[in-house]
Amino acid sequence: MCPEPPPGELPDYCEAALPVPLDKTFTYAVPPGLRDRLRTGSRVVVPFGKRSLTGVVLETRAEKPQIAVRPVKKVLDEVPALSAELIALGRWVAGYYCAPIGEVLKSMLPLQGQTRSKKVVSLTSDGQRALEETMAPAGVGWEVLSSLRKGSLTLEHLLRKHRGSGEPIRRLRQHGLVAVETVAQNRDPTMARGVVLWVEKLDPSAAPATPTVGERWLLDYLSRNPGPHDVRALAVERRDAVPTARRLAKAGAVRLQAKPLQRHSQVQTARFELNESQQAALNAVRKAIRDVRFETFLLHGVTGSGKTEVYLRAIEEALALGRSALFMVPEIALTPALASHFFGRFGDRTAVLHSALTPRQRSDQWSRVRFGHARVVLGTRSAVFAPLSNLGLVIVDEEHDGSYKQGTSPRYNGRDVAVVRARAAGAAVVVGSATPGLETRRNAETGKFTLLSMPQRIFERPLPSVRKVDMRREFAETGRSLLFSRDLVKAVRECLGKGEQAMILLNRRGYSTYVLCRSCGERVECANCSVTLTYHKREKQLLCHYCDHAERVPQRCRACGREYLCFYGSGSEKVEDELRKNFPKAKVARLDRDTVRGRAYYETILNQFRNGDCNLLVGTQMIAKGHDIPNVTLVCVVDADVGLGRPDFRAAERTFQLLTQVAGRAGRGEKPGNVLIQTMNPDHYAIDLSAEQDYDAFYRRETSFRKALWYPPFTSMASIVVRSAKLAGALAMSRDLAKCLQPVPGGLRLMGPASAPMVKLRAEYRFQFLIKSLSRKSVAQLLSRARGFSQEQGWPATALVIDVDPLDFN
DNA sequence: AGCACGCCGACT
DNA sequence: GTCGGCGTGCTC
Repeated sequence: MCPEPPPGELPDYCEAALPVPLDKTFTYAVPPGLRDRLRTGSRVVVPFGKRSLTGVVLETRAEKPQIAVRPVKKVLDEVPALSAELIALGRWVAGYYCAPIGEVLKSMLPLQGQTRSKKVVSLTSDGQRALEETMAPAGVGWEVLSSLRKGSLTLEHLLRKHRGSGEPIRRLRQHGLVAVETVAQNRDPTMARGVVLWVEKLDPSAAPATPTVGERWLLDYLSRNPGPHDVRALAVERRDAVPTARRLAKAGAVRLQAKPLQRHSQVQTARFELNESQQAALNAVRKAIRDVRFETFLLHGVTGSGKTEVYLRAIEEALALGRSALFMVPEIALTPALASHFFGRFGDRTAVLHSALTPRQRSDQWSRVRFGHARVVLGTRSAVFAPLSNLGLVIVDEEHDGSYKQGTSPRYNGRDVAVVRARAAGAAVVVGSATPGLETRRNAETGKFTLLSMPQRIFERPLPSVRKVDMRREFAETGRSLLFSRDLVKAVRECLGKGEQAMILLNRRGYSTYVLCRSCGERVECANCSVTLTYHKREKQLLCHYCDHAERVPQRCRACGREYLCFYGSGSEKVEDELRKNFPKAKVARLDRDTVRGRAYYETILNQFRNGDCNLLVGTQMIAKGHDIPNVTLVCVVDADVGLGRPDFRAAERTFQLLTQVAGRAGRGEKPGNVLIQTMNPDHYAIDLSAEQDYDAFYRRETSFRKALWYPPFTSMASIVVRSAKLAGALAMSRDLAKCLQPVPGGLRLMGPASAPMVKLRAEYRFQFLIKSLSRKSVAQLLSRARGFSQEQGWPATALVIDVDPLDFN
């Protein structure tokens, strides 16, 4: 992988990519002492202006550069952190998504917690003298100097010790009394943990008489799975596995030691017979893995068709052939329960990577993958960069999910990067969904992907029966405009009467959508963004869903001063209240961003529902994501039209996906499911065809519209947003950029500059260009023209936001 | 992005 | 008079 450089030709200089938004690499001298340890792909600590940064070596060479260079301070990895394969992938991401290479590489590494360098404050000789002669200014500055008498301290420590000492320290520094140095953190936890700790059951009789929950769990696990295990892998299951193992080792109940991997047979978890289409899909994927062939499959299986079992067996195949496997899921779908499932199947060969891990956990998991102890990675978007070697299979579950696209730079799509990575590695890819994104389905149509269909639910269970409720007619007949139709109330009552459970979807957070003055028509808007604020009843606050700005509910209208403020529109919080009113005996739980504060809560609420501690679950799209609760026989959509009015060409697609996915939660057990969709647009094709559960018809209808209007999947798209805190600045920049982008190459359409759908977001004014083109290449050319222009003009790096294959337009 | 240097209003 | 605002310029 990284051949030893021949002696005498050790690199004198290296090119390093640094985590700064500058689209270039930087040259450093390699001091003789570091030459034998520095490789392409190694992380290095380098001086950069007044700071020191951790970067990645992209190249080494012997020729002296034209400019003066500074030396590398430190080499962090002898075994390069990034393989040549991953560096190449990083380069591709940087190029395709117009992101600085340093930023891309940073997001590929589990460095977040460790990149930080500490600032150390120390007395200068002047400071020393000032202290002795009591010449220094009194107050906080003096206290800081006194603290430093015994020696240097970190800035962090000083700031904590002396409140409000930031300015005084700056002043002391200006006057030359103290020096502030940036020191790279010395410890490198990733490398320090190159050793794997193995735990093995030793002497059951030595177990504590009254084991703690953690001890009980570990001992049970070791009994069920004889042989040595990687403790850090188990720490994913139980946070305290490592200290627990240490305790038990002391007592003599287990053996804990560093030793090499010893494969052991897996205990098989319960598995069921595959049906015909599952078997056919599995066979196709298996064949590609065996042939060591890059091939992408679209596994299009209806909700409840048993896609997961196909994935798991395909992974088994890859492992059996000595290859590794990557399983990607959307953010919210990666729960402890899913991790346990993988654990049951693949034991400690599993690594779990997601954003909620602590830096230490992340680093542990990453190292286990890098050094080959984990051969199966379960993770979210960024797991696509997991340092697996000999990759044989990549699975992207719920591939249509928008969370595969990163919302900040580098704005990559994990699903698409997965395909690129697999192509380079000669691996098979399976992207799966009940409602494939149009781009993906189109790829299957053109033959780029191989289509595998699973049109039936497992065990021959029927798809739920779906009924639309026309809310216009409901109004005409009742003369009232209520949240729930008579049909909905009746259906829920019957469902509860049978002791079954129901899910109620309203894809909008909060209690009331906006607050309006009946007197003058003024709406209460966010101070930083061009949106109305949402009323949250429990918090007694108006919240902005974009910038988290919160304010008290005003008593009077800010414009006219009168007290006629009224609340309009309904969100999930109100649905919860209304359900309680309508069904006083029911136990209601709510699942949305406001009740879920972290993965654990999500899991807790879902478990309550699964156990039957509550029987009505209301929520936003969160409740639609692939969980399986057998007793749910009814799903109601309060307002299917939410989202249809959005200024986004994917509005219909999103609505279709959401309705189909949520409908799929019903009838997953023995009892068949019913779905009720309330809408004002029962004839809209997205609603109508999701009620029919006819994906193919939707696909045909939607593609014809996309084709006519030059939208993906028939064109490549990119968006350029120009932003500035000042309206005039943003306008001027977008006008200048517009000139630079003309003339537009043939086969390409440029729209804009126009106000972005949200002109103001987080206190910045934003103007947008949209590019649609038949050729990917001409998009890239136009984007690089824009980037060049921005650089020429000396615009700040943040002024231009380029989004390739955008999913969110805002 | 940080982090410096550098030129204009409100406090001792 | 200083202190401190953030405009603009650079980082191998």
